[in-house]
Amino acid sequence: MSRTIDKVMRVLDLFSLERPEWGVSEAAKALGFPKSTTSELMSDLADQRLLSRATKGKYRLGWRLFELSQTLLDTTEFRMEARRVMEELVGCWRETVHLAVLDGVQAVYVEKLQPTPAVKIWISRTGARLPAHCSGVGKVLLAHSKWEHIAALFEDQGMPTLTHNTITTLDALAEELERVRELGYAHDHEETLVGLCCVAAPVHGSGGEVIAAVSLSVPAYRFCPNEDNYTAAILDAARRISESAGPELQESPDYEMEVQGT
Amino acid sequence: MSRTIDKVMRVLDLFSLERPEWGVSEAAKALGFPKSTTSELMSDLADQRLLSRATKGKYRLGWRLFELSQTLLDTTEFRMEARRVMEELVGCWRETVHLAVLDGVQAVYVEKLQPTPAVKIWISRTGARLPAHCSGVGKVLLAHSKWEHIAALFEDQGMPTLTHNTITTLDALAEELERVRELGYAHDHEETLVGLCCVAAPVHGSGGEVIAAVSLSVPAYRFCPNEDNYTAAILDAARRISESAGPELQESPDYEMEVQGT
DNA sequence: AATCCTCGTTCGACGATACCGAACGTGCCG
DNA sequence: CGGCACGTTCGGTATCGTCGAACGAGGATT
Repeated sequence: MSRTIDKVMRVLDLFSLERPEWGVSEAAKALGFPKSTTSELMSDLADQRLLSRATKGKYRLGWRLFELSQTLLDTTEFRMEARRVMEELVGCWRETVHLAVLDGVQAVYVEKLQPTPAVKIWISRTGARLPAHCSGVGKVLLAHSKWEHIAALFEDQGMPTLTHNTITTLDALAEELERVRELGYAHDHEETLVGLCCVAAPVHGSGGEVIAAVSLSVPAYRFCPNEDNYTAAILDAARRISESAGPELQESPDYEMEVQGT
Repeated sequence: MSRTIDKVMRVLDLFSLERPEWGVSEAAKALGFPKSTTSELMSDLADQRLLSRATKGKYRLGWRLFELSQTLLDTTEFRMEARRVMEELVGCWRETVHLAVLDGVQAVYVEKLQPTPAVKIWISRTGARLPAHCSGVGKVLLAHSKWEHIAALFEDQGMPTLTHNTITTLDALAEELERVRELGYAHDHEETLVGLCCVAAPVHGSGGEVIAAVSLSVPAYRFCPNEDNYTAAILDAARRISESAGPELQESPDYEMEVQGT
């Protein structure tokens, strides 16, 4: 594996909500790199606009990341329809709704809609990444992936225990995923966070493969899957999102032009 | 400069709205790289989740880009308030409103709000990058940057001519930027696109420095800056966004303003 | 079913290039 | 004025990315 790319990612990963600005020396110390190497790295990254120079020798994340992310989002077909459906869900159930995709053995939250007034701020965040084995969306996504692949990754990275209900062994996970496949949806009974439950269902692409998952999150004390039919609602929502991706022949309208300086 | 980082960016830049998926051979041919090099490069990028493996050996942009972009956005303080103010602007004027930041000599559109029903799809797009010398937001941002710096960049990259009104010489640009500084706002008379005008104003950070620009775009046939007071509206909007970022006092005369050399 | 083509990946020796300690210039504080 | 911490520059060295060739897996055509 390329050592340079690895270092680049180590550097970019430094930048967080809590610490959005880094100087060269701070970064070098945090990463254990020599100061000169770090300086050249960060300077190169700034030249490529992956970093931007802030005041007083500090660096921030650069806007090219935003550009790249935006083309990623704009070429993710199901996102527009998903958002519409999710808004309906929130309006109807007054609970938090998530949309996530699988990335390795982690679920990346692509969209998160909360009712107003927001009941609470969960640990999830748009753009956040959580272990997939302990959330509704995560289990749905894992259930439709190659088992050998994800098993190997979990062996490597371990399975973090977030609550007393979190699945902690590969055997238990295999069993649970089998159940998820049979049912067609997944429940999360306080496996991510104590007090939080959810129902999640798979979103299918035009080829029938699972490309994302939607979920409805409900506080545990209010979670009655047998009385309320969250499950039917989320399954219907997932189906509707899938159908928008289904009619294969949607040709994207030609954009006028893309002007970029050279 | 690091050759590896350069190659990485060349690869990532391949992915666009028109062509969101690339195979190794296609990419190698497009970039002029050997197939093996490209394969290892893309494989490494996929390991780092900057790319993701799609079906049939194709690659797509990876979700780590989205994560990084999201932490960038979430640490961009003025964005929330900017969005609120922009929504008001759109509601009031029924025209398209832009928010942009400067990146080199290009303006990156951070946010774009259109009235419903949308009048037209402009060449701008959230996440897009346009030469700064030919747009309202761009000129505002350039006007408050170090002249030597941007002059050098323009010398390097040239000044693309988009319309018959586009500024094409450094001298004319210097003059225009001086006027923008004096007035406190910028007009764009069909300099980006024939038929499109706009008024743009600077957003100040807590330190008084210009961190972004907002603009109101109006079709040329409807653009009457002397009758309607777009200008007052956009200046007021920019001021309100600035205030949310800086409860600190911002001195109006910026005495360390740079004077243009050659 | 067999053949051919194209794809993505692997391999290993080579040579470009990223690496790092030391030195430099700068701005800040005492 | 002098000390300190910062970001940057420099050049020799060894690492690590590079690239042609070979490999194995699919698809399509015959």
